[in-house]
Amino acid sequence: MLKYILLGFLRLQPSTGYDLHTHMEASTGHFWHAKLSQIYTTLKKLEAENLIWSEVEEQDDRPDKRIYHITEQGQTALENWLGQPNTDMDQLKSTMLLRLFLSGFADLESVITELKLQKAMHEKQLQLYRTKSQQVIDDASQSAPDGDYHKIFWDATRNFGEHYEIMVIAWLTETIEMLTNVKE
Amino acid sequence: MLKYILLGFLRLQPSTGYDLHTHMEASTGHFWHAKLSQIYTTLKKLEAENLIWSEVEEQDDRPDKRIYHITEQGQTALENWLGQPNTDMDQLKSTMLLRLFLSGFADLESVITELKLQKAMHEKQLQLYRTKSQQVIDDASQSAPDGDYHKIFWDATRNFGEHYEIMVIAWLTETIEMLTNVKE
DNA sequence: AATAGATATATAAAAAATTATATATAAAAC
DNA sequence: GTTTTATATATAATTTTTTATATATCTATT
Repeated sequence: MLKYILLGFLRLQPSTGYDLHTHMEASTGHFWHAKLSQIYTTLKKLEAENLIWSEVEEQDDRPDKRIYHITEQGQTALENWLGQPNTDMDQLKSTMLLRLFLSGFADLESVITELKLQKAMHEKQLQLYRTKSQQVIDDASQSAPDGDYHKIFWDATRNFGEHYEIMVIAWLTETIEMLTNVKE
Repeated sequence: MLKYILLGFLRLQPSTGYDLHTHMEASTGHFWHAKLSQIYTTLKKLEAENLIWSEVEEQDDRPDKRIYHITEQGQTALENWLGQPNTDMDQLKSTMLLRLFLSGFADLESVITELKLQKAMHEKQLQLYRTKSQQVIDDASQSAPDGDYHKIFWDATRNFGEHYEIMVIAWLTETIEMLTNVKE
């Protein structure tokens, strides 16, 4: 799947592995993340499949850059993948919920403390969606080709993040209160 | 992480790999899932670490059962893990959002169709949380030791699922409407 | 009567993802 | 002045997860 994110970014502009990682952190990070090491190995595979090609830009002050470009085959692969409908529902993997599920074997006080910490982190994340993430999308849509059209979709994913955080905070508030009542 | 779910279930009652998979599908499936093959291999590892032990129950009509039991070391490992606080925020991985993010390169009509399909699936899932998932928890809490205490936490995770589906459906409704307006 | 689904375990192979390691320098922060 | 952060790539090793394969029988459905 990472494959298609990389193709998508490279469709907008040629980039280095390092760039792609930075872009992912800033924009897709909240629904798809990858480590630099995984990005570099995936780029090698994509190049072997002729979906992308690369050139080296020599630099004096920094390590040389390897700049990747999408090929026609790469563009076709991306469009084909988007063309065939996804009939699967996303599956969550949540350590927070897993730990809560098992919390009958834990100390109630520390369960509540952990949920409060989670709440604080999610409140911070919500603020980020409303400020930084919005700014990243606004900037990117101004510089990318057809940026104003892409922006519609980028905004929609950012909006999901905002909805998600609001929901998680509400659920955490409710759950913390419920557990506090159990304690007494 | 699967390790701890398995320890958690085995703490409640000795079970086969097949049983554990069935329990996971029914109760933790919405925030943590695993294939049977992964469960069998993880059980082998846990046994090698002396966190669980097993006995074979011979059966005439069906293949013999291997029944796993938690050891004292296993109980300690579970409690230690729950005791040390989790300071990470869960990270989503969503194919739906990934595809939407890239939808500037796709056909708008098929994007809308796909989101409508997603909405139908999530509506179905919401119904399941309100009926089947609730029933599974009610039943399990009546048969498990200290079931009524564990139920508090199991209910909380089910409740998250319900909140999540309501949020996703609201966001999908909003997004489908927005994209329909773009189309016209 | 035939087929599908549930019961039951297990391994091999492949893919995906994480962690660790190595190297090097400029700029910014403290 | 020293440390951290950012820039930049790459591989090795490990862990996690998925997919495929093999085997065997009972029960329920069509």
